[in-house]
Amino acid sequence: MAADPKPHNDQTSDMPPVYRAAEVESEIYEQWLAADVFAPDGRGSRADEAKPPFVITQPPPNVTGALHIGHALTSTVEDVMVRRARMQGHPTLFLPGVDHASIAAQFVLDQIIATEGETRDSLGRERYLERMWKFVKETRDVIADQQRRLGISADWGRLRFTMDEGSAQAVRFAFKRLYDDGLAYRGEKLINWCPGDQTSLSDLEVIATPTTGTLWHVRYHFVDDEGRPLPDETITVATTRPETILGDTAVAVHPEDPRYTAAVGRSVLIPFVDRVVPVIADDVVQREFGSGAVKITPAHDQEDLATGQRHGLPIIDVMTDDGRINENGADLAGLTREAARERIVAELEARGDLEKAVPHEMVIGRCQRSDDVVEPRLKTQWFVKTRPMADKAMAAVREGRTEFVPPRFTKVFFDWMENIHDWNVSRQLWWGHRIPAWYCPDDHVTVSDAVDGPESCAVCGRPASEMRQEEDIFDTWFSSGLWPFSTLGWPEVTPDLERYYPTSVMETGYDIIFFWVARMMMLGEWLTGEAPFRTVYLHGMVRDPYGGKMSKTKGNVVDPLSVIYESGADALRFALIHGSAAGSDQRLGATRLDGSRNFVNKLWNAARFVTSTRPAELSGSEPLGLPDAALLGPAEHWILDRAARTIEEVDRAYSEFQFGEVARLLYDAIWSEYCDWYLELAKVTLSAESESSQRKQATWETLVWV
RNA sequence: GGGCGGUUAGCUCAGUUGGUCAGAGCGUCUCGUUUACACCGAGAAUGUCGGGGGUUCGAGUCCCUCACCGCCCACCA
Repeated sequence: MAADPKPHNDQTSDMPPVYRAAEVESEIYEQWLAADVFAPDGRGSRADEAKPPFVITQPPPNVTGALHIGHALTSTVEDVMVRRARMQGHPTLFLPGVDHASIAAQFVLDQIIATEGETRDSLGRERYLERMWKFVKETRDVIADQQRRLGISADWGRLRFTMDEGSAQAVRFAFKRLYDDGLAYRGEKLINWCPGDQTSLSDLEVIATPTTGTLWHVRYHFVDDEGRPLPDETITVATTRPETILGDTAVAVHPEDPRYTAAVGRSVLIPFVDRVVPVIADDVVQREFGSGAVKITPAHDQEDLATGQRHGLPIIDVMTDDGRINENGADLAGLTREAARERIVAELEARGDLEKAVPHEMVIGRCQRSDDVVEPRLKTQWFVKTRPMADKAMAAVREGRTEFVPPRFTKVFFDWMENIHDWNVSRQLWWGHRIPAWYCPDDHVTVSDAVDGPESCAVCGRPASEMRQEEDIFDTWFSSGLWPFSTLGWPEVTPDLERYYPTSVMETGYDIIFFWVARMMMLGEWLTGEAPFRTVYLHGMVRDPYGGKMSKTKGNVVDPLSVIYESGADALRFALIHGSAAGSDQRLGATRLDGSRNFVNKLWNAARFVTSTRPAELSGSEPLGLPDAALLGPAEHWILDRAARTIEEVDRAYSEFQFGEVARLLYDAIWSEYCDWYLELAKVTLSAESESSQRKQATWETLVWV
């Protein structure tokens, strides 16, 4: 001892006491890539081909988005499952991807070209899309690279993009199939229109927003036989949207309302547009609401449209695509919706036709992206009939072919599926998959899944040269809905599709069950005849330490890239996993990240201790097995027993998708048992001169083994 | 209007078949550093497990009810 007071510390120089994660991690990641261990069929794969494959298709992040904490969580949870399966010898495919995010990407590009003095219209469709491709080719690499910084073990050779040719082919083929099956149809319906983005939206993209509005009670004048308004004979209607008065084509009352029996059959004059419309009786009218009489505007309200159709009323659209009053609004044409409302209310008041205005609690629909008030408008669009597909998707869950983790989301899923409406898949945007429908001069529809479109009209046989393709593109979620199989080569029956489909786990956030999970299940069941995944694991949202939503404007975001730079991907990943429970939100802040970083440092130092105390008798790098049982002392028996139990508990937690519990078990076992107790006990043995070298060796081997 | 989740130590939370489950991390207090790690170690304090009722030999753990917080869904002017 005197000669060498620190006999075991002569190898520490290459492992500094404070772990420098950023350097070590990138080096190791490069080694993994070089060894080609991520792909199931890679050079370095040790997959046991006899075992069933384990497959996760990654939820593709938006091509234009920077990596945020939600991506870090989703990727980490996926990687945890993937690495475990791989270590257990399953042929394991973790297929990464990027989503083209049509409306979000256009939003970003519009801002960029604005700085170049251009607009969407000044460029035109073709040049705009060229510009978009140039842009996304850059950002696509950025987002994929950021994913790699997280350390996920995805098969980068199979990286897919929802706008690549494989995806395009799948989209065309899927749509043709749905069309041939009678599930895709073109029709004129009242759809959700966002005047800001100037496109239609699906019901899901409309956010119901509670608002205190106003209920205006407006007097409409009855007319005489000549159609002239009678100054003293009026009927009062209640409306929250006076600007739609311009499109009124009737006033409705309840057939059994004694107040209005005399009014039914008479006519009233619609102000501003001087249109004479009938007073009709219909039992949709609720007598106790407002004045008991309601204006009917079929072009701008779902209920009114139905009423109008029952009574054969005309449909008068009074709005333009950008939310102004159109030529049907007489003098008010050209005004914005808001300005028109103000003018109308003021004018009515001036005329003495505004009976009263009372505050009214109501719910208005706003655009998920732009926050504009969504306008119900009558438009011709493409729809997908969802009922038959929803029934199949529900059957998959009932039959246990797909299960939700946590199970309570099963009910959420069923509630939505049971009340599902047809899906408007048309978007009046440019960036995305253009709907593969062609129209001949007679407006015959031909849907084609060929790359170059149809050769001739399917109805009248006119040549393709006389046909024009649909201008609209698909809702982004249409191509995303094909993701679990389009990425594997579908509709071609590729070896990948045969081997890796259906996939094992779809891991994603509970916030996109309807947007995405439900669509994948419907399309997967219908198009491939199989449920696209066995398990849907839903993670929660990552919130700030006070439970608030993380947002750039609030400045409370945890930027995964800076955490990785400062503390390492492992620290970030461990913090996220440690705090995660299926379906539950978690709060993340500096405290939890510090704790996680400390744990990683603890691991580093334990390894540093172990490598530095390697007994001189052991040389070379041969893999070590369990030490000879005869040489073990009580401490060794204890820690080996604890390790075995921890493994059991971890296995159980894994099988129940309790990843947070797994992290906690490992944390406690490593820190409180291995480091705090066994390592300290081992020091005594290793440094005691009275101990035999065999004992020292066994002790050290125990350290390594555990 | 319907549905779901939450309410456990000062803070954030774990506690999934009812019986060493009253716990962890952070924070606080005391002590400790030629020791793998101060991004550390040893030790300490703090809880009527939201309120009330019930089932049971026994309940954070099951049932009923109330309160508050949060989320999702919803075409009624």
